[in-house]
Amino acid sequence: MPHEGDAVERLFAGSTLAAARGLLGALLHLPDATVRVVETEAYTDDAASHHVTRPRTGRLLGTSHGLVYVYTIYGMHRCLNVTTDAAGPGAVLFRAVEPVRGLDALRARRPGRPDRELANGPGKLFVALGIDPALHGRPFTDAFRVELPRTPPPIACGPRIGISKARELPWRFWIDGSPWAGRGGSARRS
DNA sequence: TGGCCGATATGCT
DNA sequence: GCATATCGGCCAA
Repeated sequence: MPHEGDAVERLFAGSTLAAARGLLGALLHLPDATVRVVETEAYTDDAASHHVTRPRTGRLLGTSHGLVYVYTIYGMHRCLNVTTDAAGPGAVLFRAVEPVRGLDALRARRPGRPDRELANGPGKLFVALGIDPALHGRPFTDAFRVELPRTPPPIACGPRIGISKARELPWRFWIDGSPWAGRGGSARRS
């Protein structure tokens, strides 16, 4: 029987689209909390990808898979990604997670917020999980223990958020009906 | 629910 | 120097 780590390694090494979908429902275990991934986005060599728009910092997308990729946006927010695809440039952005364990720790890092808004956005998630930006470039599985779902959740998809190029690609994925996803889960079904 | 705007890293000219 | 960005919080209506 194969180790869990093998499946995670295969997921990161394979296609970015498969990884973005395959990570939905996965548990990320942190020292003081556990969360379920409910919303992701895929970036490859499309016009919106940092591999194209940020050739220097985004170089990591093309030279690695399975590494933590952290970038700063709007000068003040940070976002968590994992690089993917051993055969080409790719990364998956974590957009929203659902608290499973350690709710108090998450609340403490985002005081005054309703539970639903603790981690329903990439910048919020980064703060709520207390991620150290120094993890950038380190193996993702060193930073978090990843537990893939036994059975895949129902998945919906749509355009990615906050980009101006390549909007036609439906490369945002979320667990259909999850109240923990951002503008994409419950709000977006119309 | 919608819209406005802060505050700044990054890359390009 | 300038434009833009994988956003979040606050406010009015």
